[in-house]
Amino acid sequence: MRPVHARGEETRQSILEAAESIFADIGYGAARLDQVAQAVGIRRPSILYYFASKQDLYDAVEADIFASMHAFAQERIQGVTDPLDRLLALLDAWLDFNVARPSAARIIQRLVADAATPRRNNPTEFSFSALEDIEAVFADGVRAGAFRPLSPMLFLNGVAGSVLFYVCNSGQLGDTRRYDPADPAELARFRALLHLLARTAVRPG
Amino acid sequence: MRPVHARGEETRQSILEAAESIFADIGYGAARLDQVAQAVGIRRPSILYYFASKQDLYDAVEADIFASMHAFAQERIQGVTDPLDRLLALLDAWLDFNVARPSAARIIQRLVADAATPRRNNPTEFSFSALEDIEAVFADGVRAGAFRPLSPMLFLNGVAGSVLFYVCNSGQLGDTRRYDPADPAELARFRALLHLLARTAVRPG
DNA sequence: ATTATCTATAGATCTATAGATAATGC
DNA sequence: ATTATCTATAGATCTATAGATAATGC
Repeated sequence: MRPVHARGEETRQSILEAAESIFADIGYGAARLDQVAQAVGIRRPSILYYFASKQDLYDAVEADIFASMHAFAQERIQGVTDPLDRLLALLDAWLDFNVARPSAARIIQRLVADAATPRRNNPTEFSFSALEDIEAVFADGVRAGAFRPLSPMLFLNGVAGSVLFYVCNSGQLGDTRRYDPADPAELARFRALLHLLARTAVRPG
Repeated sequence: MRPVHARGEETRQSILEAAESIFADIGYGAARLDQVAQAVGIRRPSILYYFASKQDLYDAVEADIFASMHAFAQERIQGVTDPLDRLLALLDAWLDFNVARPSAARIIQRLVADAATPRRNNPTEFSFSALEDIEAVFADGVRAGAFRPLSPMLFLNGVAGSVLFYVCNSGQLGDTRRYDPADPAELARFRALLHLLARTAVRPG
């Protein structure tokens, strides 16, 4: 159900935001539509006026996350021609996106954990844009001879995934190790490590 | 409830194994005790004869995972004196443990995603041994001047977390990118990258 | 007139308990 | 005698639907 009036559009957006936060925090199975409704300040059935089912709502959240991340990344890498710079720009885009939207990071982190996606038949239905983005940057780099012929998915697992850990782990390591992933100094330290690892991973020879 | 007879101990162990697999695949909130019972071949209430509650069962699963991983890692690093070798031995232990027990990898992956652990008050109640293991190896390396003074948790997020991605992501990237994390050639490629990244991350200067 | 939201409820869960029955080992 | 497992069920959910009511814009 696509809202027609501005008020309806606002409600729909509020539902999406609340749902993203709750799905991120406790996962799809544990999330309750009542929690979402309460966070928005409406009654539960009103959610189903905009989204046909709980699964539908989740899909809308995941679709929005990957569409937003893709758009954000495209803007960051457009015009960057040097292959290594392009790769670092893509990693920086993913890092900045997830630091600014930690609920997205948690949802992607859960997506990786889900085995055989019990909820949907196609695990890359929404994440394909991110996979294609990094594959394209990699293909360029290898073709130009700037990168060694490393599998993009090996790089994804070995280097890019750390962005999600950096964001998600901030409060999971105990009180003495807690950090703020958005703190500029902290973020700069992680970014420096991320760049160092990325350069090392792709360096030819 | 601790079983007394051998048959009871077998049942308890079967419940733990089935529960680990199901919690790993779909998460705590979505998991149903009925699924666990069905996988074991018993009735649902029999589970609660051994574990006081669903939460209790989950805690037993998580505790066993981290205790096993800790024991496995300790055996691998004992006797290794060179700091870098110790660090690589710890990473290899984690890698081999999670490749052999992918359900453990998925559960840890979910643990990282859980915000503020809605299920328990202390997020490191069971994972502390892993955190202490890597901190100890790091402290040795820095003291010996073999490592630059990098935060162990930065290393954990930047390098060690990739082990979970490697294991969990194998079936999440679409049919054309699927791989078997236990395949020797595939595993060797990832291990080589993991070692390269670890060396680079800690190298002084 | 149409869109948005609500109340009430059907129908299907799910965890946990109570208490009976079956299996086991002394 | 004790341990292990089962049946039956209480009590509390949860999603989704039906249909009434309130709010909005033409």
